Amino acid sequence: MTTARPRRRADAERNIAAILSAARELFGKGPLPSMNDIARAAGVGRVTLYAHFASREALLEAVIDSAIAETDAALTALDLDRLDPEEALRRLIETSWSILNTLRRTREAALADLDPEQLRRKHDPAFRHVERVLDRGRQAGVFRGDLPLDWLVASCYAVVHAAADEVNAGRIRAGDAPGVVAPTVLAMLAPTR
Amino acid sequence: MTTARPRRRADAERNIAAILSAARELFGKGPLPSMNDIARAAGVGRVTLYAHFASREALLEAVIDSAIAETDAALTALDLDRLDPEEALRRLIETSWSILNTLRRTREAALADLDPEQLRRKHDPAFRHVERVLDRGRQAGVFRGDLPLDWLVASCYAVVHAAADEVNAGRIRAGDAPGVVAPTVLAMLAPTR
DNA sequence: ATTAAGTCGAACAACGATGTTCGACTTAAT
DNA sequence: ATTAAGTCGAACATCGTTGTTCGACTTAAT
Repeated sequence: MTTARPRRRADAERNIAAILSAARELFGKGPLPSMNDIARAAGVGRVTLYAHFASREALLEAVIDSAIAETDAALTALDLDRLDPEEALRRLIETSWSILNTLRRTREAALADLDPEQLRRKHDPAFRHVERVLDRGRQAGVFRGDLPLDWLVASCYAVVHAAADEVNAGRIRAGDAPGVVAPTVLAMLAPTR
Repeated sequence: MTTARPRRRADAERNIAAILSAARELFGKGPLPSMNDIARAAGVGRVTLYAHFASREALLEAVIDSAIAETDAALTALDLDRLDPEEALRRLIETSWSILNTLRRTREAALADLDPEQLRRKHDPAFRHVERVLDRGRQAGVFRGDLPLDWLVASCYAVVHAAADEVNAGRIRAGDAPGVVAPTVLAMLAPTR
C-alpha cells in the first residue's frame, strides 16, 4: 500500500507529484489544458511528462484516481457511522464539497476521452459515503422515504455542485457555502408530514 | 421580428434550420462534435455550413441563441403569474426541464470557446422566470425566506439538471422525472418552521 | 567518483480540425 | 427559360496537438 516495486529517484517522485497537482488544478477550472500547458504549469519539460505518463489518457486517469483516493480517505477518516445522520451529513458536506467540485469538473473535462461507465465506476466510492449516511437516516426516520435513494444521493451532489459553481462565480463567499448548503440539503431530505 | 432583410431562398432557410437542429442535438449529448460531424448530421456539405455560419464560434452562438429563445417563449406562454407559486413552479419544471438539460450541456460544450460572462448573460432570461415565481412565493410565505434568492434559483436548476442526468444515465424514466423533481424542489423551498 | 536515472530542448512525423477557394452542378424564383 | 442563389466535393493551406526520438546535460544514489 506504500510504494510499489520500481524504486524511483527522489526528483522523479517529486516531478510526478507536481505534474499530478498541476494537472488537477488545470483540469479543475478553465478550458481543457494541453499536455504542454500541464507540463509548463508543473515546471517540467514536456518530455518528462511523457516519461511518466505515456499518454494524455493515462494522465487523465491518474489524476482522477488520485483525487478519488484523496476524497475517499478524507471521508473515511470522518468516521461518519459514529454520528447521527444529520450531523454526519453536515460534516460530509463540509469536508468534501470543494474537492468534489474539482472532481466534477475534471470528470466533465474527461468525458470526451474516457469511457463513461468506467468513469462512473471510478467515482462511485465517493458516492457510497453519502449513500450510507442517507440510508441510515432513512431507517432512523429522520430522512424522507418517499423517493428513491439513488435520486436523493444525486440531488445532494447536485446541490453541493451548485454551491461550488456559485462560489466560483463569486456570488457566494467560500466560507459561507457550508452554511447555505446544509439547510438546503436537510430541507430537501426532511420527511414529508 | 419576423424575417430580416436578406431574402434567402427556401432551401437555404431549410438548411439553416437543419444545421441548427443537428448542432443542437450533437452539442446536447456526447463528445464535442466537429464541424464535419455537424454538417453530416444535418445532411449538408461542410461548405454549405460555412456559407451560413462563418465560424465554429458563430454557429455555437447561434445554437445557444435559438435554444434560449425557444425556452423563453415556452415559459412566457405559460403565463405563470396567473397561478399560485407552487403550481407555477410545478409547470415551470415540467415544461422546461428537458430543454434546460440540452442547454446546459451545450453551455458546457461551449465553455472552451466562448466568454463565460457573455454566456451567462445569454441564458439569464430563462433564470428570470424561476426568479419571479420564487420571489412571489416568498412574499406569499409559501417559500422559505432564510436563504438568498439567487441561491434558491441556482439550487432549483441544479436539481432539475440532476434529474436530467439521471434520465440520461437510465436510472430514471423520462416520464417519471417531473414526479420526482417537483417534491424534491418543493421540499427544498418549504418554509422553516 | 562513478554510475545509472532522470531531465531537457529541439526537432520530427502524423493527425485532425478549421477555414478557404475553385469549378461544376442543382435548384428555386420571376 | 432564364437567371441568380445555393449546393457540393475535392483540394488546399494553416494550425495546434499528440506522441516520439535524439543527444547533451544534470542530478541523485552507492
